[in-house]
Amino acid sequence: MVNIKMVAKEAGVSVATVSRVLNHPETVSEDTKKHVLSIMKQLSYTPNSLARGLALNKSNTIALLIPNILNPKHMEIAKGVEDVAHQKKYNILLCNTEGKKDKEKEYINILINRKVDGIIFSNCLLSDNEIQELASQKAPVVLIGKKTRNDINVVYTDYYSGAYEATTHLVELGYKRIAHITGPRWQDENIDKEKGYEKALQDNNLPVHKKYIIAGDNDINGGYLAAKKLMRMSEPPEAIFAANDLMAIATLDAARASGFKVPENIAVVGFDNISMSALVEPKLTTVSQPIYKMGLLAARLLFDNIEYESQDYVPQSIFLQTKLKIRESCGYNKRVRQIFD
Amino acid sequence: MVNIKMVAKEAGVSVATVSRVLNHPETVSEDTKKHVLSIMKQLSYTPNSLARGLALNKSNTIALLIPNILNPKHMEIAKGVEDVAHQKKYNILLCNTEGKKDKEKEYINILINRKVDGIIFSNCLLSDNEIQELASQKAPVVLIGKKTRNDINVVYTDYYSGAYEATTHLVELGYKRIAHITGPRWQDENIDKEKGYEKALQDNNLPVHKKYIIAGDNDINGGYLAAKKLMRMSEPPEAIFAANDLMAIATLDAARASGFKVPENIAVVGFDNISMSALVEPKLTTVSQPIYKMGLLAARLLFDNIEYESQDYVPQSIFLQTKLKIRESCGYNKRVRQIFD
DNA sequence: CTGAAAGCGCTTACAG
DNA sequence: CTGAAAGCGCTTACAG
Repeated sequence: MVNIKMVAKEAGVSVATVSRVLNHPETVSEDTKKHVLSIMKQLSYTPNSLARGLALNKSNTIALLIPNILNPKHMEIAKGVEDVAHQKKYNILLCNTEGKKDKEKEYINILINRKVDGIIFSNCLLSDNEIQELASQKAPVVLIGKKTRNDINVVYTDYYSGAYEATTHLVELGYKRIAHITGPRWQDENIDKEKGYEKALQDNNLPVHKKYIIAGDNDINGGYLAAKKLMRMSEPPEAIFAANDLMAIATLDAARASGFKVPENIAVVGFDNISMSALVEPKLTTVSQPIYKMGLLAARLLFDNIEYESQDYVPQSIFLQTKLKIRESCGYNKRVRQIFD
Repeated sequence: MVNIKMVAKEAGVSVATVSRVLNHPETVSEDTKKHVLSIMKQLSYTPNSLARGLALNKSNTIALLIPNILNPKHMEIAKGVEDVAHQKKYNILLCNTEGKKDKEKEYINILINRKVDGIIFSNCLLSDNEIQELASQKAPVVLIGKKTRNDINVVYTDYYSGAYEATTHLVELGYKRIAHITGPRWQDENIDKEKGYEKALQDNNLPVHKKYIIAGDNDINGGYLAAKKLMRMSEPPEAIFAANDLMAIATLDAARASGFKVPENIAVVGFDNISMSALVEPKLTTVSQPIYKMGLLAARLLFDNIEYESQDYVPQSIFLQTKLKIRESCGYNKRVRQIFD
């Protein structure tokens, strides 16, 4: 492997000069710059990132921590992150935490040792204080998920009101027994969703039955099982609000397996609006978040933080609107027609 | 940040000794080992990976290059890779090439500068020679996709026979006008699939109509458009074999939009068996590959290569069986019943 | 505008 | 079993 020394020797200059043509080209004369550049090309020299990182104490790497690599939501986020990282000449370390705090912490330690320049968490497991400590002492951080404090970068949507809106939509369509399949409780946003769901019921004078609130773990399998359980009840719900699309799609399948037609026998709303939700049958009505954009914005925020003179950087919260995307799984059209007929 | 020097000083030993307790603990006495370890803990010292990487010329990092981060297939592969990498204490650099050779090459250069210890390509864009050069001179490589030569690690399935089987299945169900939505031609496996499709038609004395072979680009949008085009024909096909599940699922949706019922008016087979294919309606019949396992095996192969004394390492090809997973989208049950009635 | 030299934080061959 | 020292390949403050 050719290194900076060889280039310097071959070009008849010092290594300092070679380094400068790469890092501060404006400080070296046109002639030597051109000459050194040509030698580099001739030897096909490329600098060793590890050495550079050691000298500069930075790695041109950011990390993305996600709880489930198999959830398309997180991959849409990842795409947003990758799009800006690549443009900024940064690389991404992908860390699948599996929703385990231990694994997340283990990753964080590794990442710090690796001198990552920043970390994006999609659904962070750490406590507020832990994140704050990490962000203030180790590396810039941005969170995707629920906002919990002002001094940490975050991009989020309003999970509470999204859930409220979804539930209200079901109520307005005339459904009374409305169930909720929840995501894991360690994600604050799921607690918000549950609260929004309950509030919507209460505001409409509908009872909140604990038996209709079932944990689904945010994945296909969990969603399927929860939906099955719901539909096997002696008095099954008329509608289900699932905390994410993966579980909502699994619910569609569980309904088929249980002999329920959607939306005729049971209505289903999801959350996220992953691209698959527009392809299933019936097409899923869901609370849409601009997922890709959230990844994009999170990355921009992170680079903003990285590039800023560290002393008086001001953390930002970016709030994005949630929007109910009405498709077919709640029987909107049919019901409305019914009302007007 | 506390470094090795501080630990050495505090422990009253040389930095060499500190380094040894971490890297060659067997060479240092029990007493000093214990003492140094306790000092490390006390100062919460963790070694700088960049410095270590520079000294050792390795980074404890592998790279995963994929053409489309939004295709669940690649994420199932990524999960397999992550599962073994994490256990081996390696990190993963995620590189989304978008199917662009330029971007892939750019990434490769960066990865080499970063001293990645190995690279896994899912559907590599490089030519055989380029890969061979990379693998022999720069870093261990393993490919996931079509096998093209023996001197490069690869894990693959038989795309040709998988396609042949899928198409034959359609023929056996009585379909005559069978179309094929292809993936991008730069992926050799797609050419194999097309060949398998054509051969199956020929072996059954069915004509191969070029108009029934349409490019779908392996993504949802491309698949949807291709399927639409097919169904708008004056003489639309009776069955469609899509080169991957994403396009097959999009085809299901296109059929709905075009007023075709699946499988009554048109049958659909996919390829991959991503988890979503068992959830859609109708459930997708597809050529199943053990995707997760392919990621797992690819990673194991890579670490085998990394750990092996480089001189006489022997590249391996791992071949996995493909299997037709019959579900509902081809009308298997109905047709069979019809035959027996 | 350029070079000599120190420094980034590690590892390991060598000597004892 | 342990330490002094060289080396990994860069960057940059300092001096000229």
